[in-house]
Amino acid sequence: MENRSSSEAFNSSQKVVTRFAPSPTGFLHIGGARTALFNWLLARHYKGKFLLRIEDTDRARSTQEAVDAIFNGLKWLGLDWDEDPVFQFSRAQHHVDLAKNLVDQGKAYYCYCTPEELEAMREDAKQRGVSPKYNGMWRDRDPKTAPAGINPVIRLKAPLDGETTLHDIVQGTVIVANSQLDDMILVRSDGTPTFMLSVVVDDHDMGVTHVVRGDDHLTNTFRQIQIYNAFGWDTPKYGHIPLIHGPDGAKLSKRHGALGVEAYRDMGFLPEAVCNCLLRLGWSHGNDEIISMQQAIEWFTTDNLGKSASRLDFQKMEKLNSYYIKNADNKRLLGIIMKFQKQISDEKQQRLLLGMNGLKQRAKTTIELNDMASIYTEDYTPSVPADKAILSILKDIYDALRELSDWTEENLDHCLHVLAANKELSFGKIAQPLRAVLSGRKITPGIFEMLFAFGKDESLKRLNIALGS
RNA sequence: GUCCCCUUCGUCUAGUGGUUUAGGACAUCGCCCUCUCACGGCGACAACAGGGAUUCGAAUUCCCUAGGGGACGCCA
Repeated sequence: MENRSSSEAFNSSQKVVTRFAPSPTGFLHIGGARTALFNWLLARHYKGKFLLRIEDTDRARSTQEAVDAIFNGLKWLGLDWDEDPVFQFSRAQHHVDLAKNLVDQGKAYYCYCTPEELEAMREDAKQRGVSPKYNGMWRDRDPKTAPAGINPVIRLKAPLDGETTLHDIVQGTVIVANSQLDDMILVRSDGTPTFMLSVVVDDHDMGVTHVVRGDDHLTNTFRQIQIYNAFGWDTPKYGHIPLIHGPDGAKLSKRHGALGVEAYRDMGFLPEAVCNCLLRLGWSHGNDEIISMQQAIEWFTTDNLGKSASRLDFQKMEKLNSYYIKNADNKRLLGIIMKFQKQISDEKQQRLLLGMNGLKQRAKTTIELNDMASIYTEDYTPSVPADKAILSILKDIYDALRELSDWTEENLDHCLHVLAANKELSFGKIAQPLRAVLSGRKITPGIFEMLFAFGKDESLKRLNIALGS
């Protein structure tokens, strides 16, 4: 019965409130983005709220740049949040006050141990082959015996025996013996609250009902449950999802994938492709692969979350990306190209728009799209071919095209095929030289599409130059 | 070291005791389409970590082993 509680966890009439709580010590990396996506999807699916909390209590490592990167990353992915973001540090005093209440109630206590003493404790525990933890030496000691000149920390008076049970939405029921856990620090000796305390208080105060996060937090959860118990609060429902690993199966590193989401944008990925790819990492809906955000909102529940770690597959992400590029609006793609290229004249923008259908089905990334787009934006001057036969073919093409009044792809197709038939040439013999004259390249979109996009004047002009006149 | 989690094709996964000769997608390799390159279509290759147990029957339940990952901070 205590397997995956799955959607049972959502049956109550209570409104679903999820959150994403990154610490602003770096960019929004791919793992964080997936966590955000899942929480966002959950909130949108149940028509609840998706909140954002910046966990900036580590003053030394938190930066404004990172905060901006996180905001921008989420926006780029299309993950909008409800209400103003909560900055955890601004609530520090409140967290500390609550911890002191716990001390007053005898549920927490001051500890005067030095870092050296703690280090010795851990060493000793390791020697004895037990879990390295604080030994509770100040748990029941009279503070009056405290050494002078030491600022104490506040520790939770955690239960010494029994066990703490977590009914995880993803992992199922997990039980840990309380003897494995120690009296965690709630308030540091400098008077600032720890992550463990702040998370609990903020999730409670923000009314968070469901926490989906990486399973590196799984063991923290038992400690947090003990804090909830000390306060007498109900815990949210937890779902711990497996981490994303690098291509080599090891923890994601900067070398392979732990990049900021903006890096994916710069590599030429569309946000919906990144989301789709992330969605399929650890979540599935039967055999469906291409899933729009709209569809994802409809389908996403915690029922189909996987329990095992996965790796990011760039090739699959590229395939997904090429699909989304192929199906993207041409004006939108033009806008993306215009961010790559400094200035594109109105005439060339028009060309680009006419030729976009052919470009976009050949691009795996927007970078490739932009590379190919230069066929239409560069001022290419063809040279005169040395081969007489080719020259002759070009002359025939020129003559045929000059007579064409209605410049449509269909007519161009017909006109050039008739020419090939009349000259008893395979169509390739006509298309390849023409392709070179028009674009200077061997690989391009279809020849009729290019002629159409360039227009009659420009097409004939390039042919004319190639003919040496 | 202690505790926790995980283990289906190379990768992402479907699969919740019989409908499965284990399905799909990416990658790879063929073929078709074809004005190049793509796209698209068709097909091939390819997996239940190992061992026990339960059962008429197990990828699916239980146990053990192995491998991988995570946590053990006055970081979050």
